[in-house]
Amino acid sequence: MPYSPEHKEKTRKRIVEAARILFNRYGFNGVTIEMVMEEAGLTRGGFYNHFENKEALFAAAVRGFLMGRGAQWREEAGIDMAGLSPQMAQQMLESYLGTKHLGDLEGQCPMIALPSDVARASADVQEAYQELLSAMVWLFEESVGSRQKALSMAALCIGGMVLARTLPSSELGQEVREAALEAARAV
Amino acid sequence: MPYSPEHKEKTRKRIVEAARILFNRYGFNGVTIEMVMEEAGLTRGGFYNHFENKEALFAAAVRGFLMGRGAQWREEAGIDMAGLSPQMAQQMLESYLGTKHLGDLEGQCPMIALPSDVARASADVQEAYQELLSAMVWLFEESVGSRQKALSMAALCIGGMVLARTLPSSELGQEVREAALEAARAV
DNA sequence: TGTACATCAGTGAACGCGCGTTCACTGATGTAC
DNA sequence: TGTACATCAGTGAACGCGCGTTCACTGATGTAC
Repeated sequence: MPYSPEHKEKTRKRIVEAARILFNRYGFNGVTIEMVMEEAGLTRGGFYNHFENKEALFAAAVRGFLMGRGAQWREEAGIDMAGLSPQMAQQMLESYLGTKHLGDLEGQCPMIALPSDVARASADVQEAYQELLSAMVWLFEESVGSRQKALSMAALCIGGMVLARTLPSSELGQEVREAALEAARAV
Repeated sequence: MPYSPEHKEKTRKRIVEAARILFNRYGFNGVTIEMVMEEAGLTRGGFYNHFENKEALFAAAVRGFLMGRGAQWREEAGIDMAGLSPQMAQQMLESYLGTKHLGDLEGQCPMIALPSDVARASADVQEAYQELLSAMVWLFEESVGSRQKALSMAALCIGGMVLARTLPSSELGQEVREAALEAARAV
């Protein structure tokens, strides 16, 4: 039994984390296996010891956000999953639609960074994406006590941020994002 | 002066139209010059008589939507740009967030189909994208008489549709889209 | 305790294919005379 | 009017590069004895 039992798992996590960051920044097609493996401190050949193919890595990267960077983000934003309240919803909205989140290309929510990539990817990837959306809606719903409101908030979050990110140097993009925040607050 | 003066322009338009449809369906990287030219009834070598490169074609395709398929869409939806009213805004919302638009992969608004692709494209492409958003916001603003409301409506339209399209086989995606429509109506 | 061994994560070269782009050539068309 | 010509949109073969994937090999590690 060469290497400790956790060794491979740790390596795999390093690869997924590297992939998450790179996909977020450059998109599915803008990232090569070589880039990911180098970022993880490995060489390209070893990739297939961990994943069947690039698409499987994509799914793992999207899925990984929720418990990894996403959890960190919730913590930073002061989201306490035990004490959800309308107040919490406000905090989430401000954090999600805030400029800090917008500028954080690497740590950003994949729902914003990768929608078109996911739309053209495998069912597995779409399932991972849906888990993210599901979690977001759940958080809002638990906070404000209305599914309808929670769904609207999610649409405003994604709409505002997708436009702002697609048009990073556009005044209009920022206007939409700010209006989305206002509207979501008022829901 | 071989060929009539309009000949080249007509060909160019055929190429752009073919490109718009294909990009919408398969995304920037999923479309090859060969596919576009074949769809336009030509062979690949001739492409560079009309465009400097693939990226320039992408910009032209996004830009072309507004006056081409987009105008047709407005007509079908009964949008009369001379008589804009809150009533018109309702019609636009219902049409934009409707299932017919969602299922029309080829004729769909590029703001929904291509956000991540545009975010990673040239400034020229982003400018074309912004023109679309600008037109949408203008229509809403003229209809409801409030920029703030118009911006929120745009965020809801894009957010609801991006999610519904990214998760085509997901109940949740549809739920968000319908909630977005409700919320937009109520703005 | 020390040593030979088996395992398998990781290496790096190679393969093969696709695609954006280039280029020499073709041939349809309008013009000059 | 008819014919030779110049132009340039369009053709199709070729180029070159990048990247996903494969594969024979290496060497670090834990285990057996």
